[in-house]
Amino acid sequence: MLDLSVVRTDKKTVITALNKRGIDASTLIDNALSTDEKRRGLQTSLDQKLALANALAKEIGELYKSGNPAQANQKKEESAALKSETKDLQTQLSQAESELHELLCSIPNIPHSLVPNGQSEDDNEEVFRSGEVPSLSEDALPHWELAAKYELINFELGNKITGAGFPVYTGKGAKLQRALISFFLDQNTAAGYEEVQVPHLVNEQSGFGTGQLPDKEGQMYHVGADNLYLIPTAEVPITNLFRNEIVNASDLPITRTGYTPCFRREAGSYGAHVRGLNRLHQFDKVEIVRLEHPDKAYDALDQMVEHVKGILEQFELPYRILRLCGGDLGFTAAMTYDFEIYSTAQKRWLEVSSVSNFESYQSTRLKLRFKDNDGNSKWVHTLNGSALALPRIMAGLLENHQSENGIHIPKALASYTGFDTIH
RNA sequence: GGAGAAAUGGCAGAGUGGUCGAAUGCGGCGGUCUUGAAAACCGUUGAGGGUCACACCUCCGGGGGUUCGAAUCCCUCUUUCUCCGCCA
Repeated sequence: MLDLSVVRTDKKTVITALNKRGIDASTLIDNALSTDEKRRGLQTSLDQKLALANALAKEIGELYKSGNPAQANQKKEESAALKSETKDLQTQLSQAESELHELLCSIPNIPHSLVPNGQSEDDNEEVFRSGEVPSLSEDALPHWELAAKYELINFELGNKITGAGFPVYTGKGAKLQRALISFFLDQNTAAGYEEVQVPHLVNEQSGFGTGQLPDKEGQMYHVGADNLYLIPTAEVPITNLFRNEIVNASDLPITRTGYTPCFRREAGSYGAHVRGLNRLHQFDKVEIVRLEHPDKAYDALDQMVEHVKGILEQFELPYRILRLCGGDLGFTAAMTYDFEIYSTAQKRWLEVSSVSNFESYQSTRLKLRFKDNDGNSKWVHTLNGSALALPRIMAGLLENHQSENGIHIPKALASYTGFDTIH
């Protein structure tokens, strides 16, 4: 959530920046500020009463010790009266606190100044493009047909055992999945990210910490009996590793990578765009997460973009990088770069990675701080990115590398798969 | 799943109703001494709210209660450990 002290000192700038998302946050922000003022007033009067009660209790103790119970009893009555007053104030205070909390949670992150204006994905800014779109023969197949032809993925079996959006990978398809996971993890660890294996179910606090709750409640699978959520991305468990921590400035940056399956309900999605691997309820992804000093967070974002580029280059696929416009930016992000590969058979771009800087938006929720050299604790900046998500990479590989002789596997990957062609 | 024990500062560990935000040790930081270091000695060292700054308030696993007063007593939840059962 937003750091209220920033909002307080620079209200106009915050409102203007939020305009980029196509929202007018001025009412929300005014409400938050006045609720905070109310909160502080209540806090002050409560504190004063508590100080009085503390002093009284001390006096009573001394009166007992000096053998003066009559006077002590009189003070006790005073104290009892104070108590009901503090109780009342206590209630009001916690009400104001939760009101403020709710208000702050309903305000999205402030877009960075470089984030372009715009309402939808059509307004995203292309910042980089690489590779040539291959010329495929007229009878080039989309990946779902290739997957059936070479028996790589069985969507019907997934339907049978679970439902739509839960594919079963078979034979070389399964091997290719495993190869991709290993390849990505090796690329990330070589770049300095420490590998972790984390739980695939998280509790409510974790969901709140990275911002999926309450904003995306309906997008996550929820295990009611235990009140746990299936993770929509490894970002959730990996970032929450550091919830409620105060790290040393010298420990930054902290970098992690992990593979997990990801579970998304994708409520309301339908049509040709969700065909095959394009959109799934369960898919595999390797994630990178970074905790950074605020001064270095945007350099880190650039480094992460370069890193993902470096991986993508090895797939011999045409791709582009977009800087998301305000309207397309996620609720918690201050700046996001999307990576898209071009699917020649589907004649459309497919998102394969999303790399974001959240600045302090997550760390304020996580209570993740670092101790600066001056001894003060400050909010850590968090970043993450997919490096990479598997299904659409798989789709791109199958579709763009198809020929009469089968599907060609890029050299970098062949040592992981053990084969360089799918026949 | 059953029985018992426990949860205190970065760590270890005292504290069973007021003098406790908390002894002591270790670690960290600053200093004295030293050519430098070690050792020794002295000082300092949790977080949040609040304030221009102080004052002040809150926090001893989470929540609730008893009491004028709770780390300490009661209830409840969670977690950890030991024993038994089950089990990849």
